[in-house]
Amino acid sequence: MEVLAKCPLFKGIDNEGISQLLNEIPYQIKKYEKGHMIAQSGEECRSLMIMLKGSVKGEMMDYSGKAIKIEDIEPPKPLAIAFLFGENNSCPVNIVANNSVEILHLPKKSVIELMQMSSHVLKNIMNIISSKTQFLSDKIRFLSFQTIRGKIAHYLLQLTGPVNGEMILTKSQEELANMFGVTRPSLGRALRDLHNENIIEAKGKSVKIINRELLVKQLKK
Amino acid sequence: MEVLAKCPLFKGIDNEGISQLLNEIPYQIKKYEKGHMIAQSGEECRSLMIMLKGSVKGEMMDYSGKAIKIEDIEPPKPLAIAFLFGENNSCPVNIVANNSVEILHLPKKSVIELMQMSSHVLKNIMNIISSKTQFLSDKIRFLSFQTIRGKIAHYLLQLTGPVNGEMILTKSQEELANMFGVTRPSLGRALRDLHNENIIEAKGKSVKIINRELLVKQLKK
DNA sequence: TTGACGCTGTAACATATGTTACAAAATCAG
DNA sequence: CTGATTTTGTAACATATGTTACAGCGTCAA
Repeated sequence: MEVLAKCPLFKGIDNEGISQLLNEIPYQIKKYEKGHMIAQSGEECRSLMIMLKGSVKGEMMDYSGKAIKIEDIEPPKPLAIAFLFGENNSCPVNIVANNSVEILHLPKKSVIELMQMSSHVLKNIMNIISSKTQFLSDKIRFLSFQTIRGKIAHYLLQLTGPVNGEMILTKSQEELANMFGVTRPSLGRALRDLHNENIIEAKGKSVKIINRELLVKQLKK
Repeated sequence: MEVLAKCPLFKGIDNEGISQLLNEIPYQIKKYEKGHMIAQSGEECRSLMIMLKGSVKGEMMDYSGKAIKIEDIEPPKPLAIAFLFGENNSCPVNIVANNSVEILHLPKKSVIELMQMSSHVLKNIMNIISSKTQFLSDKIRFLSFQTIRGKIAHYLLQLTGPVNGEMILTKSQEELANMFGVTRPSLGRALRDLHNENIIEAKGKSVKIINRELLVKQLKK
């Protein structure tokens, strides 16, 4: 259970403290296989889940059933914490196992008890939910403003920081396109255009920023 | 201060209880004129704000400086509560006074004290932040999936519930277009198209759903 | 090696939306 | 009522993105 010490929920508490807390409340550990849908969009959230092993993805459905991936979640991060409470505590995304997964389930009631028992947990949960909100806000900015070129620019600049070196994309064009909410050919075309305009050098999964200044300008469109 | 009793932050606490809580902690009430920017995107959030009078809007800037409105907030709702905590507690939106506004400011420290003093406040804050997260999730769904026709359909269906009557839009096309993140002529064209296809009957601010079934189908595109 | 498979590159075409501009209609202040 | 101002209707055109289809290319397992 050492992974729990790294979980942001228990930040600032030592292993012994965590054990003491968990002794006082009920919890469950469940295992899921790759592809299993752990929570379904619209379902009520009844427990806080903490990733122990493996990785899951959160994805949203549009009305026609097409999914777009929102994010990957890996240990020791908590899941669905922001949807436990609230007027309508239903999960807004599908959560699907990317591979073999182990998850700790804490019933909502236990979570409330934890917050009352430990001011550390209280502050940590506040931090986690707030960060989540900010993540979503960023996502909104990302989705609402930008062209494909802008999204690529945003993504590459964020990835590299201030350095200009070559980088190898770890995601396929298909995955990137999903993240951006665009189609694969459109993404490919945009990459090619940027390449032809000598703003980046893209070949396969390798991408290099040639003209950082012009790339930044893409953000404005 | 009776408005505070209606504030979700103090739900379940009577007037006397609220007075007692507020006696123990420092707070400020500030007034702002129409158009005043109360908080600026990127600024650190230092205090929780509760609307007492008037209304404000939250808007986001894109990189080119164009703003889109995210939401209006009116008394007795709290403001920026979800951005007080978190790793990077900077405000993601501009908050601008729609008219003459009075706002109660509670410093972050006071908020933490409040949560420790009152389990009601604790639960209320959890609920508020969670609802906020869900609001943003919905916004993401709204922004990431839909065409203009889809957004119109979503908006109209949400507005009317299951009834088919005529309704008068309270927002101008300009405002709606901003909400949707599209341009005014494009919105107008989409409305006209839907009208010509006998799905809705739109004339000025009056809109009537003619063929609900076909309108629902627009969501799928 | 070879064939299957998945990823990438790309093209032709369809469509949705933005841009700009202006006229018609509605609203409002005096 | 009247003129000014805001809102709406609309058109022509530019652009971005989606759709569909297929060819090339690497990789991996048999």
